[in-house]
Amino acid sequence: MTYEEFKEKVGSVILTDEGNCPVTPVVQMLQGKWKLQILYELCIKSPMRFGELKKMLKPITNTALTNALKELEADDLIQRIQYNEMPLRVEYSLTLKGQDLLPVFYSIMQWGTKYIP
Amino acid sequence: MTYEEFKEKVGSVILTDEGNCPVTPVVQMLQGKWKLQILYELCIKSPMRFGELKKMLKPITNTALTNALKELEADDLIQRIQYNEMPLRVEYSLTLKGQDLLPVFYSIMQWGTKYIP
DNA sequence: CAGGATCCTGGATGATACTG
DNA sequence: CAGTATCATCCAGGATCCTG
Repeated sequence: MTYEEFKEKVGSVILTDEGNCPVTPVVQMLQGKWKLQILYELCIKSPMRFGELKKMLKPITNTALTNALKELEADDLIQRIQYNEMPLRVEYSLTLKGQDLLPVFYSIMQWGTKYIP
Repeated sequence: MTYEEFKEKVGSVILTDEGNCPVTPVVQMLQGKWKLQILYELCIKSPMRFGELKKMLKPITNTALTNALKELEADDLIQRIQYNEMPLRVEYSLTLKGQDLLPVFYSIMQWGTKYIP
């Protein structure tokens, strides 16, 4: 997409939104040290258990993982299912809304592979 | 793009990268309270002067704007040109690397308009 | 096993005043 | 006009210990 094409497609949306563009909240939703990596793990394998995620993301702490998962769930990007067995089992997976982020990740990845050494 | 298509396209890249996926650094590059909005302003109008940006992003402070611009310049997303006139004039514009983010913004925007009320 | 409860710190951000 | 310098603030994130 060229600069001019972008302005045609997107410019009016942004301009009429008076600073509240539809991009900012998305990036804010992905902010945080671990959220992206969690989403990635769930892209690769789903569902995953708490301990499984912790192992993949080590050296993450319990607190950090718990908080990130809560926020992702609050944004409806992931789903938490608890099985009341013994021992306790909890599984996390992407929601449809979360899976719809895949094209976004893909376009970011293309930019990244072009510009990041 | 479906979940399975993504895994085919992207999965191997991520898996072989052992946690250092090419997406994380991009999002980190866009983190910060003002960076996205600055890039947006420069998408709409370019070049822009310091005071002009400050007016658009008000209530931003001098410090915040200066820092964000410096970081964006360090990442080679924007270009700073100083004209030693009186009064001083400085103009900011997107680099080619910065303009290449437009498809990314566009895909994020599509997701955002679908899911953000 | 999967978290919860506390305490704490550093880096990001803001406020204010000043300058080439 | 386009910043810099300095100080104050605030909260995401980490460390540690505890529990249904």
